[in-house]
Amino acid sequence: MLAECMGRFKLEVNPSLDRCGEIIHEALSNKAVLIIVGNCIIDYNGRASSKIGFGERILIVKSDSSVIIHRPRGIKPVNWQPSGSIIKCEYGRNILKISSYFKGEVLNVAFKNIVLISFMKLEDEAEFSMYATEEDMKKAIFMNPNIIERGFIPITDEKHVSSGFIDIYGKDSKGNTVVIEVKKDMALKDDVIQLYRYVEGMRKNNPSIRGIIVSPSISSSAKHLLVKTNLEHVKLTPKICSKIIHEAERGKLTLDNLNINDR
Amino acid sequence: MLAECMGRFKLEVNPSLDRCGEIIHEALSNKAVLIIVGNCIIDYNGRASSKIGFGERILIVKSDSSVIIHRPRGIKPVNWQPSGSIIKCEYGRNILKISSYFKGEVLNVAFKNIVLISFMKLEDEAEFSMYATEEDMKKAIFMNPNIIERGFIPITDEKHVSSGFIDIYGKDSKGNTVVIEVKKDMALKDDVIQLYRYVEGMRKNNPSIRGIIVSPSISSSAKHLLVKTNLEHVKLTPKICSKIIHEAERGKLTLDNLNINDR
DNA sequence: CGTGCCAGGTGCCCT
DNA sequence: AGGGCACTTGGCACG
Repeated sequence: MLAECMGRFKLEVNPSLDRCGEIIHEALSNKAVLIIVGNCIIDYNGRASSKIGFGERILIVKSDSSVIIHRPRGIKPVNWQPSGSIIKCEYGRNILKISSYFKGEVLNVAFKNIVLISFMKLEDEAEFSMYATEEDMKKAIFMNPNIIERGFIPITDEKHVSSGFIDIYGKDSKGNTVVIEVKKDMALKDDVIQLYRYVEGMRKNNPSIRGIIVSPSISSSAKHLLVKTNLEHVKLTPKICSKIIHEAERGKLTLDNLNINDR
Repeated sequence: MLAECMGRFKLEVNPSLDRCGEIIHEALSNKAVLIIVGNCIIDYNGRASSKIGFGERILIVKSDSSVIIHRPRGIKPVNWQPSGSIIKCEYGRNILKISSYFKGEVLNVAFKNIVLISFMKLEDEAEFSMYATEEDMKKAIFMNPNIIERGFIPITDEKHVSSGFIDIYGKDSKGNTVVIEVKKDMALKDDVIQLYRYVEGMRKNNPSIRGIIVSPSISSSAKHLLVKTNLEHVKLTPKICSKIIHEAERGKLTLDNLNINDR
């Protein structure tokens, strides 16, 4: 044992498996974050099923009872269980079994050897902020509609229509109705189809309606479909939108100092 | 320091930040898995951008240089960087900064305090199987032979013949001998060659023998070879095999409620 | 490589 | 609870 402070932290290297059982109970009852590194076999059964034989992995049980198991390579966990799962732990026959149950899904991890076990209470109340999202693109268009085209006037955000939601609904300089679908990444065929569905229904009553895909780029097949369906594309990157929002908050940005090629 | 074994494992609790710098370099040069728990601030800039203020988190750098940072709650990492990123580490002004660069994306993590640092070489060569292993697929075929074709009767599992092992040996509805090679992934040319070697020897005594590759899919070159060698392919996915095994264990599944298009 | 498509997707917000 | 949809989606098959 290395250190301990009233159930807030504990760590052991090469502990016995039954000792791990005790530590795990202490971790769970203290709602601490538990980290175990060891040789385990995993099986999962729920929406899907999976199995993996023995290998050395990292298991993390967080304070909200979410479970993540990582192999030594790759960005994604090999198995997991969401927040709020029920966790049980039992020791027998030289195997330490940790099971997690959540809405009919079962994750079983059985360790035959543990290299490292530790739990700790972690404090993290910071707010996470994300920029250059599709939401930022919409916001930037409302703040500076001219990045779409001169004279464009956005009217509604997230308008609900029979076929779904329209990202932005507005008018062009000649008073034509404009429907905009915003994409943060390259627009694909599906995105054009989605926009077409919106516009199609509205064209019956309003033949002059325009549909515009706004995205940093568009795939060639999507471009092709765009022409066939008489829709349009305007290039706009999430990065420049994020910049517009931030600079505008400081009152620095106007359309004039915005390099039109950057959008 | 708790334990050490020729660059394969190291662990320190409440280390100084400059000591962490040394340990991180040792971990990275040994391609070990690095785990750090401490109070950090993170900022990411790439396809999108994000920021988060100080808080206690778990950072993992895997042996393939993928990076994952977890907060004490939630199943998903707050920030990450894919395999193959370039990782740098520097210490100064009471801050330990770890930066990861990958295809124009930058992830910066700055620690002001570290509770735990450890690295270890992890061995994990096990194969992960989703839904069913090849073994399970064979089991499913024995439990429900009609998924191969109406009237198929499996007889022997892993029959030993002169050229090696046959996955399944059986008879079709007309009494012809059938040899089956099961693959859980797309069948490749090599698999057809392997099956052909089994069947070739037996065709001398039994010209009506049939050879079937059972797999979720087959490559075009393998398909071509299949036709040339007068062998067959039956599509069967690990997913449907898993369903067969699970439902059969509850006595619920018959061929009638099995959607033939799923297999 | 580009592109399309699936995921135990997850998460967020809406009715 | 169920639907719609974004995501640093990641991951893989396929042209």
